[in-house]
Amino acid sequence: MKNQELAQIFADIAELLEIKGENPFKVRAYQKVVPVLQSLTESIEEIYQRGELTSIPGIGKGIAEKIEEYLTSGKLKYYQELKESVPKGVVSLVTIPEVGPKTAIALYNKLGITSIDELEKAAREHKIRGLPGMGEKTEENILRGIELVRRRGTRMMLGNALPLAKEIVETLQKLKDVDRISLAGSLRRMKETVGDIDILVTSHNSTRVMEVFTHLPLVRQILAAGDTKSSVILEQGIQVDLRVVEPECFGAALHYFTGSKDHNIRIRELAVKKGLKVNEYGIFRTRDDKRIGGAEEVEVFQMVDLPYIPPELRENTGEVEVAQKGNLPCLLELSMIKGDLHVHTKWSDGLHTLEEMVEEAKKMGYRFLAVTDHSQSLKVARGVSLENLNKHLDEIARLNTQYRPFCILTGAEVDIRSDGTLDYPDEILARLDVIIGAIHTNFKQDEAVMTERIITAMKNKYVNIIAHPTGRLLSGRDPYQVNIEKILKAAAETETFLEINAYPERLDLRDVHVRRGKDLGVKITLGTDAHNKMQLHYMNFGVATARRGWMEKKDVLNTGEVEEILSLLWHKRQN
DNA sequence: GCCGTTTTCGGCCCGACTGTTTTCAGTCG
Repeated sequence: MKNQELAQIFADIAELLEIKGENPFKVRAYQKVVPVLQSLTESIEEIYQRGELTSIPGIGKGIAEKIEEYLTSGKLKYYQELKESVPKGVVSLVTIPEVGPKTAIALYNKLGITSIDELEKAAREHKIRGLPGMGEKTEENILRGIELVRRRGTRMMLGNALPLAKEIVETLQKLKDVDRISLAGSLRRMKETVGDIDILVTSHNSTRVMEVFTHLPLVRQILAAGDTKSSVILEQGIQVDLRVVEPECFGAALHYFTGSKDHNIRIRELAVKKGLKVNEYGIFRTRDDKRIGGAEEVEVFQMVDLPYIPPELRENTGEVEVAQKGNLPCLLELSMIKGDLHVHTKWSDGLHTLEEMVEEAKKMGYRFLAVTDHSQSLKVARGVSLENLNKHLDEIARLNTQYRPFCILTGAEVDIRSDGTLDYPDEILARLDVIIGAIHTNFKQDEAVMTERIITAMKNKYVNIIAHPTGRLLSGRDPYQVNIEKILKAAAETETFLEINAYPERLDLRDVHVRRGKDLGVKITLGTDAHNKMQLHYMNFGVATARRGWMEKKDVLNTGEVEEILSLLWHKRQN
């Protein structure tokens, strides 16, 4: 699949054209095609071979020719020439807040600046304030921007940001001055990482709300404190923006601040065609500027003849077109989850006993729990030896009697060895209900070997599930080199379920792969990988990833009753 | 560069804020 490569190339082209001061609408045309390519569920090669490139929205004659050139020759002359025409390093300047394409090229033309370090030096030596349109403040802002980029670095994981955001919302909600309140931004869309936390409020006393907000104990620094917008930095290093709007604007503002930007643009384009104007203050008739709605978010969609689109889908990756046809998925919900299919206990490296885990699961309203401790050779995680496995199974049998009708499924997270064989013999696997295959060692194999390793494991008829299929960690470990397309296809063919690991640092499979998997007929399981009982509550992050991957109840194994689940899992064993 | 029950040419999402300016360009979300 060259889809992602081409998406990156067109994103680069857009940036380069912008720096060169090209027609902004041409720039926009390249920008627009990026998410289209990223979210294509079919490989671009296949579409090209059918001669249907220009039937894809956003791809016309010009871009189709460039795609053809790249697919047939592996190169794109236009892109090469464009890169050569812009000095290396200038592109990096636009990563600094306050520095856009115009400023970047001016800094290069007038001062020869081609890196962030050179920019910092020039600012410190007060060489920037002499340039046209730039003064003392600009210089200060650039220095602050550089500092921010260096300090902030990365985005915050959803699993860390959401609890912080909820705490702030709960505090503000208690104020009698706060009427309605909601999270917005990428956090509301439940993206796996977020750049900041956006909160929206309606209030008749915004001064008071802002006062409380900017003086929350978690606040380290106040960036701005106005009547309609305040921004702070928390001790944890993340920025929080609070906006106060009038009640009649709440829905329009919520839609606006939830984004994504590309989704919003798409909606506004539709509005324009209907003679309407949508902004954060409401929905207006263009001809007389008369307000015709905006208090509720759903009105924004109704105005352009769409059904309500859940925030997790709002990425402009086809959700608007699918909504127009009335084919939006009926997304999975947390309440549909009847149990967890990946948990650890004291039998391997978990913190709590099996009994403690079961008690917590019962409290959560679950009907079952699959206990999947690590296998024998994973010594770092105190993998369960064959000898201990029997005792382990005895304990499960005893507890199953005690807790009936709650059901503890026997299982194991079995290591997939470097050659694709498993860390327990087949006769042991045959005795367990749920076998999760997973890679925990030898991550550095090349793509072909790693892909074959996982596919070999999937071909074992006892392997029901592949856990965290790409091995990535959001805190900083790249996925292993693996051909995800081949893995998805093999999963569908071998009746192997792929896991969405709900552990906030993993969220693996990730959203885009889940969605691709759905098109290929891959079935999904959700597992928290809980190593203590509180981590069972990570399930909502798994559900969020499933929703962002367009998953419905029927696509997810955990929504079934135990009998159904076992019959689906074991179907493979009968062949 | 894309696109079309207003159009194959002339449009292309919208507004706030900032800093530098005497009316606006650039950046951001």
